[in-house]
Amino acid sequence: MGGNRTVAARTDVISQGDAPQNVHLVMAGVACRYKVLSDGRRAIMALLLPGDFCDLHVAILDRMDHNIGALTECSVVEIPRDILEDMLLHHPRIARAMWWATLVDEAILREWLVSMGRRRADRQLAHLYCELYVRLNAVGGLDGDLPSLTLEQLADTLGITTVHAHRVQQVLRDKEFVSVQGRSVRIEDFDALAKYGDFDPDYLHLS
Amino acid sequence: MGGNRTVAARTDVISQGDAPQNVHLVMAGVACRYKVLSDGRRAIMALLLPGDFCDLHVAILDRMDHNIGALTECSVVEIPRDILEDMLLHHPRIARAMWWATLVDEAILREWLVSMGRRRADRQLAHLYCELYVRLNAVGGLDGDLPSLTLEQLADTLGITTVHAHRVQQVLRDKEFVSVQGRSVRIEDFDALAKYGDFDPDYLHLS
DNA sequence: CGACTCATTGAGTCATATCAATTGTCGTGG
DNA sequence: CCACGACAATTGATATGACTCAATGAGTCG
Repeated sequence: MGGNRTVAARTDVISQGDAPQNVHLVMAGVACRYKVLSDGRRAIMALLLPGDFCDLHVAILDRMDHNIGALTECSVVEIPRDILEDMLLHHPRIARAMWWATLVDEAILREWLVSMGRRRADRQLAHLYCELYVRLNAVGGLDGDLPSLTLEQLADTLGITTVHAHRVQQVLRDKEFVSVQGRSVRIEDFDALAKYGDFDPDYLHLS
Repeated sequence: MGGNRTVAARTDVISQGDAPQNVHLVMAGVACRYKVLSDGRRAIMALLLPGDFCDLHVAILDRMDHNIGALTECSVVEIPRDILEDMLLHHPRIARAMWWATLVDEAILREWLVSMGRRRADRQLAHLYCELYVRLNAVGGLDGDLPSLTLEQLADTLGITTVHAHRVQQVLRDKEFVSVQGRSVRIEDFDALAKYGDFDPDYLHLS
């Protein structure tokens, strides 16, 4: 109850069908929402950065309809449900902040859907890098490089194959928008990247 | 204030940047959430059926980050914000129902993202038809046929071109999963369609 | 014996090439 | 707005080799 928990990379924080008693909050590392299709392929539907909640909605919907997995090693705190409900009732500013968080999650989801449907994979990747850059900056967790995902993890979030993920990452490198060293990605020209990915931060509702 | 409103097909109910004073609820017809990219292409991110709210989130996020448009002629009621807030405070069951509605919206969004990223367009369309069938049945608004969308509207929700939308609709017709007469689509074999589209209604949280 | 180096191995990932399938673009006519 | 054809671009499928890194275990030296 109410403890810190370290989750190894590539393991689940919460699994589909669970009805967790605590609410989970990512403190460090990168986690994701994902589903596995009947043929075994994986689809990542959200990246959870430090400060993001994993399962605020379970109180209402009673069970998880997707999994939460750690992409890198993660540190997660578990907040007991009754403490949370108390905050929701008696601390309206916190309640409002949590509403805000879930609504921004939804806005990000909408933007990802636009990216997935209407942007070519290279532009989609540019857009994703911009989003991660802005989100990490907002939470103060940016030490220069973006969180280092493998090509497979990247592919699963872009809805493409690992081979193609490699191709499109190479495009951004060749254009010198980003530099890649090993698994680490550094943004070299944010403005160019934002233009290439048609990125407009309005949907993140930061201002 | 608090009135009924009829919205003609192809016109907006709410536009991006608006901060509407009333909350809008679709009573009849089909509306959609959509964005327009900088190059003019459109992406539809949600279909709003009778009973769906358009803008429950604006109270928190203060402005719309997307548009709501009528795909067919729609009837919409506007609920004054103060009445809504009163219900949220004093009628916890209604408040819970509205929470539930926005969380299911989010779950649908996640499933669409999976479809967009990981399912070929023909399977994606099969999945969408199944979802519409189930959602309309749940709300009792199914008179046998699915709401009749144009190929362009369909293409914008699937993230493909109208030409390709025609191709994949033809696939489902050739397999005799659906029959198309003019703009009207009838499901002939739901089970086959669900299997083809890898459809599992769990994410709709109806049970 | 114990502590240390240093090949060896194998899993996982990255990089690249080739060919095939899906999807987009353009054009034409109903 | 629908239907359809021809061609082009994007993306997927499959295969192969290189590279990294952790684990293992043999050998060396104190």
